[in-house]
Amino acid sequence: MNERTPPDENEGLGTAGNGQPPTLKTIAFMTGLGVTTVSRALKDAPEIGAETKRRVQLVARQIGYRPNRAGVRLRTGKTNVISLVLDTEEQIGGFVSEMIYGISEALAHTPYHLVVTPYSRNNDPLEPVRYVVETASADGVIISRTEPDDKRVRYMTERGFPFATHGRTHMGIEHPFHDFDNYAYSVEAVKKLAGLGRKRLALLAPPSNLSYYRHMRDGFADALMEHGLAEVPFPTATVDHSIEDIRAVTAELMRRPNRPDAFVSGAGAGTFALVAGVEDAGFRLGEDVDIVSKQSSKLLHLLRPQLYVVNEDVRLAGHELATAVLGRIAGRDIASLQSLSKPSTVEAYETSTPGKSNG
Amino acid sequence: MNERTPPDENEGLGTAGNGQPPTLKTIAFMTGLGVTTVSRALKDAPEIGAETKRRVQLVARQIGYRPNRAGVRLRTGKTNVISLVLDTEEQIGGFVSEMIYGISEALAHTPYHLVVTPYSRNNDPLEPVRYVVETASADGVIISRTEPDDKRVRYMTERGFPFATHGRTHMGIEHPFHDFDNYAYSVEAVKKLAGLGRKRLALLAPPSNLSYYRHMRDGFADALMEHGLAEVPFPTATVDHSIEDIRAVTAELMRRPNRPDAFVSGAGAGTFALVAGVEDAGFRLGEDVDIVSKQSSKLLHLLRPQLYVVNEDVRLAGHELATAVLGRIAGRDIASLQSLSKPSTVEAYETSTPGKSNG
DNA sequence: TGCAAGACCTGTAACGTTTCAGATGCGTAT
DNA sequence: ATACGCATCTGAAACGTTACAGGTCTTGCA
Repeated sequence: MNERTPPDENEGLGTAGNGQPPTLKTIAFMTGLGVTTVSRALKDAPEIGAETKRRVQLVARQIGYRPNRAGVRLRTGKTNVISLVLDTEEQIGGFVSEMIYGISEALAHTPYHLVVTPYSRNNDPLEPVRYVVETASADGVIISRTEPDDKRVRYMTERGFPFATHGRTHMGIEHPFHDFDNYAYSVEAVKKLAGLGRKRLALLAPPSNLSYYRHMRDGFADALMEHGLAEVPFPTATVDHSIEDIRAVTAELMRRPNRPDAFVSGAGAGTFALVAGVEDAGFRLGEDVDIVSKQSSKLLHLLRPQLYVVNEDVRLAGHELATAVLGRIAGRDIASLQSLSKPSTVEAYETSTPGKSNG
Repeated sequence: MNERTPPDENEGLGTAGNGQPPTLKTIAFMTGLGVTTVSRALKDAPEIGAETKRRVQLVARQIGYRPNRAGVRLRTGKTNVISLVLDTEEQIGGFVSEMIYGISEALAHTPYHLVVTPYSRNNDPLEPVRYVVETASADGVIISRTEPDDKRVRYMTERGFPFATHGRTHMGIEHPFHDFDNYAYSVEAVKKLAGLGRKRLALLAPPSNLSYYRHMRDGFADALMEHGLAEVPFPTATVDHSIEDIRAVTAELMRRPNRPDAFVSGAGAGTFALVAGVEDAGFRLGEDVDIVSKQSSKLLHLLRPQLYVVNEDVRLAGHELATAVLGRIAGRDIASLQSLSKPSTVEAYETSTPGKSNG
């Protein structure tokens, strides 16, 4: 009695050059089934006959059916979106590109899209997060520039909103994260410099409000202690400062009587400025001063083989973070969604070109 | 007779901590109007009384109403999304971050979201574009790595889908674009090198399938001609090659009898490798060889002040591209959505630190 | 034979929005 | 008075999806 009504204007195959993209209604018409049945068949519901399921799925595949995102989202509230919240004042250095590629990689074979939600460091960092949560414009959020006591983490946790952080917190809240082990990094860095006979080290640290400031600082301090070395305070520069600032401040530091004979640097771009500043003051890398630096792009060695570098794989971080939010959305155990990436060993240029010695 | 029905579960203010976010229904209930009227009042429709409009808009603002994106999208097909189609094999160098920030900036005070749609250079570049267009998952697309005869441009043009390209095409199709004037760049670069007395120039070019390969090459060739200089062929390296490859190939080139005495480089990261390669072969920058390079991050001068650089503002490019797609979506004239960014003058380190001379 | 249980399928309603085709009421020209 | 035009407002329908509450038919068992 209830004749199937063909979707208006839509005569049949979705593949053949007809108008609108196929919907459940299209498939329902083609198979002679009800829309509900088709919907359920496509998600392998147990109350649909095996044969019917196969038939529906075959047709759907043939005509290239894709669920309409707006329909799903309106009905279920599920957006199939992950939001990456980004600071647009971010220092130059390509960090973000790699992160995005890593996330994309992890999202590639899921229905998830990646949307970038920017904010300016000068405004409230909570704002973009609140926007996403309030408007339910994503199913999960990835944030960076994590602080030890992070408002955003508290906010999302309180509301049960899935998220993952790049960097850890210290506020008694368990949540998914990925972090680079900056403690281990600076321990290794100091160890390397100690081995080179350096005595007076300075640290180009992250801004002190970020979590990894503590980690990097603690590693630095502990290792100094262990090796009996001294720290030359260098508080006026952080990896967030502009290239020009770091350069100028470094040069100034180097002109003081109590200048350092080595640096540990928390960021690749900062290291460029560090090197320039050291040289501005008339000192030579590898002779007067040694520097160990983290880097995410592998450019440092090209122009200063005397540098010691540790590579941070930001693409991997992106991948891990995306996997973690997805896991959280799927309701997986938080503990399984936390990962810490150990630094590679300190690389000297000499590893690939033996023959030069330093000391 | 027809009593307004309060939105279920939703007692009133959206601001006060109640459950769901406010919808048109919420406002309709609060104002005693119909949903239709509210919808129209919010978009300043002429058939709504002035007083009513003010009332509705006041209430909407007070309770923090935001149109539900899924609702709008389902009804109208408008997604309020711009898709940035990205090549995930992109060479290191931070290009993409800046581009994204520029786009975000332009999108900030619009209802548009930015979604990143990645693809691998190894797969069909048309695929992600086709996906977006077929599933109507965005209102507009931004593509880069534009080719002279670009399948994606043809595809979207044929379907009347709004887009903007980073780079121009040469296929008889007018479309919005933003481009850096790479012709002018290499002309300026060659001119600089000619002025320095260089005679035998090599070009680290883009891959030959991309549009700006032609531009950069033509500028290079024309300027060589004008200044009576020779080109040393350097076809085995492009800015797309890996750092290691460029470095090795450059070193090899420099060891040949007919080595160049200058380079023009099409990319900042490539220049790092170029410099390293030149030096690997035992030559010195500023003495045996001069290099003019484009850069988007300003790191080159820090470690090689002898370099000559031209800055390419990629953030600006992002801004322009976003503005262009939005303009296209708004139906604006194509001619007004095309922009070409002139290169800055060639900068030497010496401009800021006078006293050193080179010759 | 009767009936409950299951297997399989179905229509309706709802998510929030906008478009369509009116409805209502009022002032004015006839 | 009647008709008309105008200003202002209105409900119903539709976009594509899924949850809900059945419907129908077959099968098994008392």
